[in-house]
Amino acid sequence: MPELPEVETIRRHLADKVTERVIKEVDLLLPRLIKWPSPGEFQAILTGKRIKKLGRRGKYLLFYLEDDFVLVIHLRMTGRLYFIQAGAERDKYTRILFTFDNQDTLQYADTRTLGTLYLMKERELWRISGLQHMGPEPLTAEFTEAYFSDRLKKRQGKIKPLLLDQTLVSGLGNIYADESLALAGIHPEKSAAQLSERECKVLYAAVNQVIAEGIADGGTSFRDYRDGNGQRGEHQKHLRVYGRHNEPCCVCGTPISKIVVAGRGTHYCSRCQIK
DNA sequence: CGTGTTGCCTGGGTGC
DNA sequence: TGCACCCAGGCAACAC
Repeated sequence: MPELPEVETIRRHLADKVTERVIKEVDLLLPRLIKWPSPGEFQAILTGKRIKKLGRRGKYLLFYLEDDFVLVIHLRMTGRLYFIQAGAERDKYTRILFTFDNQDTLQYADTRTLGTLYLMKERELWRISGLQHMGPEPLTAEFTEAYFSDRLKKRQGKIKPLLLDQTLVSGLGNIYADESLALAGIHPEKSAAQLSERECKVLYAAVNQVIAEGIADGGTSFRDYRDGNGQRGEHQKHLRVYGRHNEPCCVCGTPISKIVVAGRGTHYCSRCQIK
């Protein structure tokens, strides 16, 4: 599941390869992934456009193009982006294919086809509601401890689903939400409104830390991803609880529990993380 | 408006 | 071996 650290890693790996390249051809092997505008317009507008810059907001990847256009890609669950040099083999699940002027390609592959692509003028980005309502990014000046504590206090319900709410803080998915709570020593089902000031503070720091660690490790979950240098994520070696059901907690040795919270598989240590 | 639930989508795993 | 079923989870759409 590509979350903020994975999308940021992909952005960094692709930036050098696609910046200043001209998109010569666009193949829509699965046109329904194009959410805006129509697939035909998407193809027509993109063809011949030069990529100027790569950006990211939350889990959205933003390709800034000539003429103020932006190509927006959300990988959702199984989306992958590969830069493939001319002649190299393509992914079995390639859905959208961008070909550059010397036959190098950028391939959007997606097993479960839940990903979404958009193309619009920069000033029209508000049309994407996920972008419009997105909360502040971890590790930025906008994401302050005061803001985080204040928002948590005003919310009903369990803390875990709130960490997944992109309007509260952007970029966390199931992995980094579980990891944040583990680092903070907070039970995923603890009521957000009942978090103490100190717990809010510790959780705030934990969110920033796990995101920073994820980025530093080049991400976790895009196991199939390779950039031109063959680099891949390392963070799965450092996960505290996610995917470690029944394995010992790295702090106290208690087997990691797995439960369902708000419909999501949730991993935690029943000894270190208390309600 | 906040909160909870459902559907989208496919490969891989499980139990019979 | 085949088959039905379930799970993975980000987000939009929907119900209340």
